[in-house]
Amino acid sequence: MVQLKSKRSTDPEAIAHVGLDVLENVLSYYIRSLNMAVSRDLDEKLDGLEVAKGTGKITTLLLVDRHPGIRSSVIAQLVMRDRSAMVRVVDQMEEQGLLTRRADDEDNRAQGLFITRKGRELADRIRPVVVKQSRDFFPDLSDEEHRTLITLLGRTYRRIVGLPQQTPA
Amino acid sequence: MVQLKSKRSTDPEAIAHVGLDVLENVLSYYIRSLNMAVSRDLDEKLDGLEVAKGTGKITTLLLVDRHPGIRSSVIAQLVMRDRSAMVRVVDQMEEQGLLTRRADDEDNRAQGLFITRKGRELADRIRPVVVKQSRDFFPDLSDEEHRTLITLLGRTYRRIVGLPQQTPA
DNA sequence: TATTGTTATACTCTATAACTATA
DNA sequence: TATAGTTATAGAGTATAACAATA
Repeated sequence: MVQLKSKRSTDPEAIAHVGLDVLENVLSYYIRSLNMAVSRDLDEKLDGLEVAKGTGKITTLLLVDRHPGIRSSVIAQLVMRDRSAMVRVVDQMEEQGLLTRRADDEDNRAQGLFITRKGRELADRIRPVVVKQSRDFFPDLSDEEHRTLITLLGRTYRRIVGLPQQTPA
Repeated sequence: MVQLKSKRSTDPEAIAHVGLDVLENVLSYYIRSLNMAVSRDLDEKLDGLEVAKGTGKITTLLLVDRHPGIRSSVIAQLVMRDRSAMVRVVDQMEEQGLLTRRADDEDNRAQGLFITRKGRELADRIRPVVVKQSRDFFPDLSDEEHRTLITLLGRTYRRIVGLPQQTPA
């Protein structure tokens, strides 16, 4: 069961009758709050795995593994960071031996990212962890409700980052 | 229309065919990503309003307005921070004249938070902004889909922070 | 002149532990 | 001894602008 991290929470009675004011019906409030909780939980589940803290590293690892030669600017757009923020992520992951940079043949300004053997092994290892963590974090959702959330939030995500909408099967 | 903040994004063609690997079906990925986008957008909408950056301040302001004498530890639990993180928020807001601390009559260790006139005015001003921003951020959701998201994410949120589940009307 | 990647910097947030004062 | 609030600090994330090399 997912739990608050703090050792002891306040008396349940003290909090039971607190209303959230207008935030009760503000979707972004839940997204912002759950983000903190789910991120902390994921960090715990990935503890020691050379990837933790921030969506950037996991996404980068999986995307580079899936798309050899992908540019960091493309990843930046998908994880909603700017290019300068990506540099540090790639620097760090390159130092860790998870991926390598190689100049693009056609455009010498650009460079592609490539996974290493170590990086691929790590990717294979974290994939099931990431999937399971996310599902386990929402035990009070049915499979159908879980799918619904992914569909609806995914729709907004894709629009914002510029990915094409998924065509219903 | 909500847009990416970066000046220019990469060629749409370069990104259109990028698959997200397993993250495609990972709910926490969308929550973590959308959190960044929706938080940035909210900051812009609240620009200059003495409240911005982080869920903490807005939630604190609205909760103190709604529940005079509420303790910071209760707010901490609702916004998923620890007490030490709350201190800075309350410090700052007290300096800004938005709220005041007053020792609890019954338990001198504890202290209640109370809104000021200035704080109440600000609360009244930001409420519609926060509600509108959140709805506007998801233009591709129908009202029903929007309600569904709030219901489902709210359920998980309430469990995690220890609020009672809402009884279906 | 525009773009890719990089560097530098300042700022904020987060996490942890230890401290105080009351109970 | 346990709790409410506080302080201090180290680490990580974020945002911005300016830069070099290439197109």
